[in-house]
Amino acid sequence: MKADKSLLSGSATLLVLSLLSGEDKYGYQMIAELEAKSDHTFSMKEGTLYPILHTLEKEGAVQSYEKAAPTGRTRKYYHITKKGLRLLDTKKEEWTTFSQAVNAVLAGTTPVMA
Amino acid sequence: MKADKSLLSGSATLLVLSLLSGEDKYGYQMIAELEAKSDHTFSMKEGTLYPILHTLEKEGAVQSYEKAAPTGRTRKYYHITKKGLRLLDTKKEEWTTFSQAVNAVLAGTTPVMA
DNA sequence: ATATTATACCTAGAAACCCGAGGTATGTCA
DNA sequence: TGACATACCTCGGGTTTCTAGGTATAATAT
Repeated sequence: MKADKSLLSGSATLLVLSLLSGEDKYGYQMIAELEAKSDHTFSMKEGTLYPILHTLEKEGAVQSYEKAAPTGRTRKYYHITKKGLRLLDTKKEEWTTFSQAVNAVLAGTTPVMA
Repeated sequence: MKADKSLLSGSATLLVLSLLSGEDKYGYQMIAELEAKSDHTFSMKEGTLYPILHTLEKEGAVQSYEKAAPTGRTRKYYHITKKGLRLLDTKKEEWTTFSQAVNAVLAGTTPVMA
């Protein structure tokens, strides 16, 4: 985590749901994609991701199923449900509101000198 | 807090430093200004703000002094130091990196339908 | 006069969130 | 066959914020 790790707070679930909205994915893959898509800003830890996935499954936001990889290994894929998609929409709007509010406060500050 | 409260995580210090970069302020005032500037998205609690101010003072990022209000009441004002301004710059850049990374991940998602 | 409300500061304990560090197991490659 | 990458998992602890209280003064209402 390059950025202050605590900045991740509260957005981990949003990021996971976002990743799953495109296609079903398995845990290890999500970590790699997050790292790539965020240009290495996010390195979500396994100790963070797996509990989130289990919680989402308990809530009915995702469903898991096992599937063999081409290599023969078994992977656990996660599929986002309709409920999960609604949750994603909610969390996206929360994120938008939140980030705009932060930017509004920062706008009253001396500009960042690059 | 309208937005998911956990989204506030990690940014509280940034917001406080940002408020103080304009002029010296006292605690109660900061809470009111945050609420106003963020259009009621942030309602920072006293139990959150005061410990943050005390920590920042211990770190030398702010300095406090007492001053009587026109009413006669004593208020505790906080002044941001050079060290605090440097911290603010750092945290602003972290915020920018972070929010851009979140947006990059969200960009790969089905758009939010308003 | 006096009760209530707003202002203004503070802290202790609990809750939420994430990470570090470990564990287990399988497939690949030297 | 030993090392490494893949792939899953959990427990304990640290950090951060909130809840819920406390104290005190000034203004306002009764």
